[in-house]
Amino acid sequence: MVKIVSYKDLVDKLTDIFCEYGYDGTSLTILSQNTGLGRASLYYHFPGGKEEMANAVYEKITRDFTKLVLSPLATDHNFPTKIKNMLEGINLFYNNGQRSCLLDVFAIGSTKNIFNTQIKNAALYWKDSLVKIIKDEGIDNNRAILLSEEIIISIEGALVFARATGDFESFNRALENVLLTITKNILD
Amino acid sequence: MVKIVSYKDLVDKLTDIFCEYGYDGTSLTILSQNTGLGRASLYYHFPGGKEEMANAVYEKITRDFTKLVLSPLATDHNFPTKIKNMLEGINLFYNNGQRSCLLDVFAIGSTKNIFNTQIKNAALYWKDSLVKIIKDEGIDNNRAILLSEEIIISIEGALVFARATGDFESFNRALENVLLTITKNILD
DNA sequence: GGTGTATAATCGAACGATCGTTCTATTGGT
DNA sequence: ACCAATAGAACGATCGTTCGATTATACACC
Repeated sequence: MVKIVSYKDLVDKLTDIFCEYGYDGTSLTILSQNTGLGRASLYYHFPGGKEEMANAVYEKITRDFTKLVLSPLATDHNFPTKIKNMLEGINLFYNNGQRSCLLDVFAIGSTKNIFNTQIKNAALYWKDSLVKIIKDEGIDNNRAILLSEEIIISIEGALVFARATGDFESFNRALENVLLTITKNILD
Repeated sequence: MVKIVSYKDLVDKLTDIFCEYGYDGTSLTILSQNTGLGRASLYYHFPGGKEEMANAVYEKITRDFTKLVLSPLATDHNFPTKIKNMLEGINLFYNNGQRSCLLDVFAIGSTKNIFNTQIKNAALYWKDSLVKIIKDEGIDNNRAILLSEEIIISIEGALVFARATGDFESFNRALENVLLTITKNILD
């Protein structure tokens, strides 16, 4: 186990823990044991307790997602480069498909009603960003929407499939397939 | 609320409850309140307690999935009919995309280690069934595998996207798009 | 058709264990 | 000597489970 020496390390570790056990399945005992910190020490860093820890994790993954996946779409690079950078960001964000639970953790159980609006907005913002740059390539609005949804659906579906089967190679294949679909539908 | 008058009604209700709260998020208090049965009455029907209830739910959705999604692929109908029936089964099984959590409930938290092998086998069996009937249409093995994965990925991804955005129309669109992709890649 | 009885099905109260949280005290660095 | 950071013990609440007892249902017998 990686030794925790900073606040960032701690949030990273909390992310792993919530990802493994889910929010409701993560107890303070589990958090204490897996971080190596006493229960009271966790409350020193997060006075709001378990909920504040989940918030910190959620904010962290939101920052990561924005930086790795969304921001490449808002650059001045040409279209294929934007898409390629986004897909690389996806691969980093989801750790080659092995970190597929990031969304589910907050979309299931007690945290559902807290985060569903934010998840919804993030998904729609991702979609809108794709629609925008696809339309810039001369594709009409309706086709751009369908294509954007298809891209996101393929990525999210690949995550589910990889986790269900344990076949994480399929995730990389699926990402390549997304790139292929895009170039076939847009650049030709 | 639908009155519970049979064992089947009870398992249906349990499915809804676990789906809404997740396994770890579902307490006996919640189960008692939402079914209208006292805690001890639940233990009368399921002596194994919460875990046996989850097992009953899992067996039920496995039966439903086999009947609605897998069995259409094993009939003597022609290829397009098999696919069409499977997609209709998907729509029924997932209730137009609004019951998207069925897998996640058992893939997250305490139940993960209990059910992950069964989920894996189900996913691989689904994929193999698709590979088989696609190869029967004269497609070579590698392409059949990729196409089968693409079909499952699109369906699962559409579920995730629909739940995240709350846009359940997108689920029907995605299913139609799957049918389109198949006919384009195989029947032409 | 009424009646007695076995058993199916229900219930709330209470159990020990664990939950998230707080308290008080101690450590370690500057 | 100050304060950030640690820790374990203990709190009330809730967890999943069990208990004892009550009600509903069904079927045999008169």
